Amino acid sequence: MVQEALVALILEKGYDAVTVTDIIDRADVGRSTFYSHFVDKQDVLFSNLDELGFLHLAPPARSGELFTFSLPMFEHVRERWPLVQALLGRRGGVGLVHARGEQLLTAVVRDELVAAGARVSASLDLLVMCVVGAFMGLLRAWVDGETTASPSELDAAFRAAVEPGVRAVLGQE
Amino acid sequence: MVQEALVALILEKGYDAVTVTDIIDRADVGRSTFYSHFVDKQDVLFSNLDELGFLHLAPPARSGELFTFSLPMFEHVRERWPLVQALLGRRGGVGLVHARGEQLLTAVVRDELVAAGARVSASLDLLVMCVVGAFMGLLRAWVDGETTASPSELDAAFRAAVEPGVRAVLGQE
DNA sequence: TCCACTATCGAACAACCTGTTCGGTTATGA
DNA sequence: TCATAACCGAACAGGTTGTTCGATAGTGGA
Repeated sequence: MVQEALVALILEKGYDAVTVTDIIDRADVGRSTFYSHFVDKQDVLFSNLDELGFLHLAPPARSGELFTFSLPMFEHVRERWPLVQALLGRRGGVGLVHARGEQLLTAVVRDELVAAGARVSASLDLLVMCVVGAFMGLLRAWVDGETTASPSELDAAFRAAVEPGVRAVLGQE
Repeated sequence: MVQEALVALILEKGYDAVTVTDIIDRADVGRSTFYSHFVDKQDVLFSNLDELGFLHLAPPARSGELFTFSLPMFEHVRERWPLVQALLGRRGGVGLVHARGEQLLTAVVRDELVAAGARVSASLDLLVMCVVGAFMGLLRAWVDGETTASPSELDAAFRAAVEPGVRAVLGQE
């Protein structure tokens, strides 16, 4: 109830404007009960994030194919639309959740590129940052309603933008 | 004095933890004086952002060359390092400033691609989101100290990641 | 059924932060 | 010299946070 209340309130007022009093009022929960389960407003946000399982999508690392996480992740997001909107959108607790998402995705992308033969180096890290940035940017714009594209269209756009560059870098090694 | 105080405090405690009382204390300014010049804590943040002039870099649109904004912007950022760190870094007022930066950059990139012959369409917008995301991701990671690369190395990494994909899309039209 | 245990409630509280008001003080500049 | 503007800081009301505490309601085993 508390988690759902926070999501609803974020979508109405934005994360910053939501107070603990708002949450317990909406969730119909006593104040002391709230603080016996959660440390913070932020704690509720993160409990939602954990439940979402942003990293349930470890890529099976097929031969030759890059960025296998992309399409499944877009589809997973569509299934949990309001929740992701509250977590990742501009009205949400942007900084923190976005940071956590970037962190998880960075590890996935980096492993994938290394598996594809990339040499571990500082310039690989820069490449990974670009790829992750492109994906997160697309995702953020999507949940904020800046595009109405489907998951497969988003996946195609993501691949079209970054795959040629990545393959060119991989080819040089 | 107020602007500098906010920047210093953000780098120490993070934007959220900074209070107006902290700012006026650090800046040695009376409370009423603060509120006669600024509406908000956020107002101070934005006044800093305006002063930085994030969009002073309208590209001269040379023939054939893409993303002319990239290198000058990385260099500009290096000249105002602590300020940009406070504005754009994870400790800063991430959501708002990052959003404003994305917005400005989106217009720049979109115009550049259209000038280079891209057809205006929904898929162009998706491409622009990827390019902007990659650039902002790189910038954010840089100011947060996740890489020690130089502006020209960052520029090279950005171009290597996205230019092949963009040119491939442009070539199809 | 009885009882111990646990979860919940809600009122009250201190501490803090915000944004405003107001009377007094200081600087500016014509 | 003096009118104007800027500044100061104390005080204030209103709101938020996180804690405490005694009372109430539900749970599961003996």
